[in-house]
Amino acid sequence: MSVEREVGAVQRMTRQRAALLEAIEGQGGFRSAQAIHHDLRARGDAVGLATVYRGLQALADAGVVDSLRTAEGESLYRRCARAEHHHHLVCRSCGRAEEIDGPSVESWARSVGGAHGFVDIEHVVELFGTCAECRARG
Amino acid sequence: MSVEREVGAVQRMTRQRAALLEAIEGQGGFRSAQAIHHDLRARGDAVGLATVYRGLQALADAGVVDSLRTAEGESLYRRCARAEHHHHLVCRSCGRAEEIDGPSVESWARSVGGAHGFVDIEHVVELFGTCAECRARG
DNA sequence: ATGCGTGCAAACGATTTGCAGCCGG
DNA sequence: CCGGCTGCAAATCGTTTGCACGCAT
Repeated sequence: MSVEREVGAVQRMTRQRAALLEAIEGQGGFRSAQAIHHDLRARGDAVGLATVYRGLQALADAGVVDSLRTAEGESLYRRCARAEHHHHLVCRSCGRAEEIDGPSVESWARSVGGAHGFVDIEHVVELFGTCAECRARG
Repeated sequence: MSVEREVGAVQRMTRQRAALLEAIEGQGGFRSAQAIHHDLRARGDAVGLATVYRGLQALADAGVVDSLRTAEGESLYRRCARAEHHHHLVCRSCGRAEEIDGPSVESWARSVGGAHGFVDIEHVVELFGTCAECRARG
């Protein structure tokens, strides 16, 4: 299933939308909207910053990309295979990310919440670290 | 050990600092800097917004208050007993919060990180839900 | 006295939005 | 053609910072 197939059905395919998708396809890890915008400009694809934000938001809603927020409050995006709930292990130096299943965390969250009488538990779990490659590179 | 004792040693005790501490002592759950600022003004203690931010930051550094960020990127603060690492279960409707130990999460984070070759693993774990009281109240 | 602490307003950085014109279907 | 899409700039929003003055020590 191509990205065009996933998104095209609901949205118009414009030059900028295509450029955005291509940029996202090409990147390995999580990047900020601003960084993606820079990439596009550098690559010669002139796209407005606002359009990048709007597009990213739409893609996130459509489940094509996954987004998370850094501790500093910046949003990061990344093409994401699965739509189901999962977490990430993000390299703080290169942005490379691994998708993680946290079955133990899921159950932990639910039981802790229940033990305190809380319901409708939502949880935010993100891991940050330095990947082997970046560690080696120094 | 009083708050004055904890903070006074390193910082000057001013009217606004005292007001801020009092406001924080009185509140049960996590509140935003802006909300705390409103409380102070409402109570008659005129304190600048910037001062509230600066004070909160200082208290957080001193380990007197605990801070966390909502999914929307807003910082919330709360008087916090223990300085050690722990997580929170926050009521999304009243801000009431329970401090949580996550031994299982700690080890899970470390092992997952290691399994992927990542080092210096940091983790962000926050739980949000609706507390029993708020659920009852509707 | 000294210089930390404060208030105010301007600065900021990320993100959003209003609006007139453009272009994909 | 028509309505969604875009660019640009102005507007938000939470938070930070520069500066001159005040007050705790």
